[in-house]
Amino acid sequence: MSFTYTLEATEGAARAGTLVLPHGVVRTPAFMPVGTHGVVRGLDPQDVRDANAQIILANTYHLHLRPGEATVRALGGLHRFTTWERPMLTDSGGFQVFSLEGMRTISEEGVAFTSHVDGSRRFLSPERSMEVQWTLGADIAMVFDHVPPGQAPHALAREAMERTERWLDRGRKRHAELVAEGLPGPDGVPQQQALWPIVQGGIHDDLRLRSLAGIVDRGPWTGIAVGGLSVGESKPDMHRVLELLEPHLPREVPRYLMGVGFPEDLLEGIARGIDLFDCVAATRNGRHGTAWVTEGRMNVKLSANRTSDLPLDPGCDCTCCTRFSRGYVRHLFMAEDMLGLRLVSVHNIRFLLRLGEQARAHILAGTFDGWRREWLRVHATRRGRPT
RNA sequence: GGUGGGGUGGCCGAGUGGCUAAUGGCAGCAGACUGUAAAUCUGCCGGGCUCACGCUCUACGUAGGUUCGAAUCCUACCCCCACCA
Repeated sequence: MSFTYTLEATEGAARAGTLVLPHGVVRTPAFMPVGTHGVVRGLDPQDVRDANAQIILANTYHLHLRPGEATVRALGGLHRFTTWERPMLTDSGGFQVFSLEGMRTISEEGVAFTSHVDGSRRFLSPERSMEVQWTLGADIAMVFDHVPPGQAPHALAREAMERTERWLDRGRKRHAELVAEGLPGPDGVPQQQALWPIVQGGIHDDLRLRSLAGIVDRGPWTGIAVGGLSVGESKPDMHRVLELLEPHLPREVPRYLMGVGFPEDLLEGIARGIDLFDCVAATRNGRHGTAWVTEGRMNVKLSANRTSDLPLDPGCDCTCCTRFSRGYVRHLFMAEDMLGLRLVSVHNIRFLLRLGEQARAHILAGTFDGWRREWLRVHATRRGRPT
């Protein structure tokens, strides 16, 4: 039965569970690599499988612009198009309301964007986002939301939160219609797709609680996301919001913290009851030459790595670390060969994926909290430098 | 041997009397990056002291000279390139 979530163990607020989706099972807590354009940037889907990713993201706005959802559907839908046969989730385009500020105009009806691809005018509404996502065909669709900046004052955060709530009603209605109409998948089986709502409210406790209450009232859902974090607010604010929401989030569905995070954020989020994460940092930092390692982070291009025969992270089991030396990976960056970008990206997503796997094992064993504290202590020790 | 051109910071290359420790680019050295407009962006980059402002020393082939002042003008020398013999 798709979209069921089974909670297997808890330790404090931390949870271990299993989410069943049309294209496979996701064991949580878990990190979901971001593949905005239907590709985890720079990586072969096989790389992503080898890293043991269970589910990846794609982006509604970007795929709508290029190649267009109709094209994706003509080629069999997102899974067949990309050859990624495991679960997928599409973000709604709500984040682009935030990231493309200056190229868009928000109204009650929706958001008018100026395409960065060709300058054309594009319009995304809660309904349109649902239609595009349904056509793309991911396992999970996200509701179209209004993401304000992290430091948004109460009035703006409130406006965005209330608009997100109204858009939730419109999006949910349209999604239900689409599901009722039905759409045969590439193998003839009717397409199944969950819709998850997003809690907004910025760093304002009253708004966060109201947002969540509004979502819970409209339930039940098969998953709930927390959005609008890691967009410029402080870490203490992010942690406070998560702690505030945790007791009010339904226990029986997965909680997805959108756009987070760095390794330490994963552990801090898991400790505060989060089950799913996504973040571009793993691949972007990978392309920019920053590798996450046990002791912190390492700039691969550091001259100190020139003659190092060690792997990026001796404790890592990824394709990069089991095969290549720091000296060679550094050389690839200095020589500007694309293999370097790919290898460090692979390493970073494996690093986060493994972190999720380890956290899960510790929660199941009841040893998560001690492990997490020790892990964070070691990770903060120093910048990863060759020894 | 002759004629012409040229020698600038690790490299390439601007600059032709003061605003020049010297534009740019490359290389080098660091930093940033959180639901991807990003294989991107930012900073440093002659030596010494300074967190910094700043101070100071040494610098535009070499050696002299002109000038209040020279990478820039003059003289000699050394070296490089092109063409001619």
